[in-house]
Amino acid sequence: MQRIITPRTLKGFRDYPPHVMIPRERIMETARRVYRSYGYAPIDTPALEYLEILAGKGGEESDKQLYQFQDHGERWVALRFDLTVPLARFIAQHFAELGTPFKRYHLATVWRGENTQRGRYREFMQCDFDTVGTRSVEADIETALVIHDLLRAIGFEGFRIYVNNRKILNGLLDVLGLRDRAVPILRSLDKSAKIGLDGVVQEMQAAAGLTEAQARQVVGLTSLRGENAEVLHGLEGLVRGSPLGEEGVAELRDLLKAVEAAARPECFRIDASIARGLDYYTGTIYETFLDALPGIGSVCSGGRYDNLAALFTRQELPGVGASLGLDRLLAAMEELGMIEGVQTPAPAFLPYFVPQRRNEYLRLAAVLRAAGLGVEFFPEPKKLSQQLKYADRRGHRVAILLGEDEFQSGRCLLKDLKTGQQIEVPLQDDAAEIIAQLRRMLD
RNA sequence: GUGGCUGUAGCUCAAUUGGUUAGAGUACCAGACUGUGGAUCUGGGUGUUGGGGGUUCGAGUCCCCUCAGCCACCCCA
Repeated sequence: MQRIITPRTLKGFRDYPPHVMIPRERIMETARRVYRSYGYAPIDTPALEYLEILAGKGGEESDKQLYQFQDHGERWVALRFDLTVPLARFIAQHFAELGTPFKRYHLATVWRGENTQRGRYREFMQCDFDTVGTRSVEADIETALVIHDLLRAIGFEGFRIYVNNRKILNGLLDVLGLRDRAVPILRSLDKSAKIGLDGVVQEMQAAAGLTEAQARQVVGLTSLRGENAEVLHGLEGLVRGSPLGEEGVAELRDLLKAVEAAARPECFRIDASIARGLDYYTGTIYETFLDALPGIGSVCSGGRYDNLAALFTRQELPGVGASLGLDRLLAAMEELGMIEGVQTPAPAFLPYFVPQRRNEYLRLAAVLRAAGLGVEFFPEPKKLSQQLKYADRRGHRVAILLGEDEFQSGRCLLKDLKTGQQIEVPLQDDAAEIIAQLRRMLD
């Protein structure tokens, strides 16, 4: 007897059975389609990079989460932690052939050795898109529009894209003489939704060494609420005297005017309290929340950065982009009942009942597939009741009933597996009528 | 990484404060209804009680370690 190895998966790593993978792939396909519609081109990079490429890019915290080890050639290597650092390396390496602006999307798995929690894993998928090599606000605008189109294409109506601009925050900090403590201050500010404004004030004193008065001034920025125009007006007053801050407000105003013209205006809101954890953002920042499930956090976030590839090249590469949080979004859709438990990607099912007619079944299935219809042909001529039971459980929507009687009379039956209704359709060489009826039933 | 909670068939849970072959519903598989699924009926337990070790005459119940899940911190998608 051979010893049985317990089948198991590592902490934070998951299997994806069909009913999980089907909606997952659907969202990925939607993301690719939307990105492509704006001209973003696909790239891929290796999962494994030299450690020195990936280490030290996101602070000590992310270094601790980096999966790193020596390979068989004793090189120090690491699994990619995100798709942004590999993008920087990629562009620095291939800059000459790419030309700018360079727009790319990248859907790929990344790894982080952090502690797990619901919706947080050690292996997960990121769906990034970025425009590199331009400082123009038009690229910021387009980024917001992509997020908007993407959520709508996935099937969301109620969502808010919160926008902000790091220049406003930094400008205010300049005015207050606190710019050198920007990082801990922003980190505290980012928590305002969770710990409240008083909590933020306290944490700023503790973590960044501000006086209470200074903290109150910073927080004042984020207490601005209301219509975008009012908030802009308020921000303008707060950053007066800081050229950087004024520039940030002007950019934000310009961006909002543009997106409100090109997309649904109610989807965009200014929120001066969002800061994003990452240090490298320098301009526009985006976070997206679902109206129905704000508690789940941002499902699509990003921002503008000034110098993406500074570590890899002297060439200055400003850019802007965002990333769809696929796993978080799927968790939300699951909770909102937006995912049907289908276990088959093929809507039509063709039971196999007359063995002598096998090749005719195969031919019909081929014609339907050529017309773009997904058809599963059952591999054994088992009893019809068992085949229909199988089709029902898998979630097929229509069964094409075709037995000896139908072959004789030149007709087949299309059975809707949800309602049980069936219609009679003529069998033709080009299956034109079957195709038309199937399309109608699957709409 | 730190702290806390949890862990019994695929799923939801039982098992008299340690007592002998671990049960139920549901799901699943096979069949009844010989060309119509979701219903009903019949049959099947499918489990190293997450894993390992210890205490004990005896452990699903107690102790230790480990693995995994959840929650908080941290950070973030």
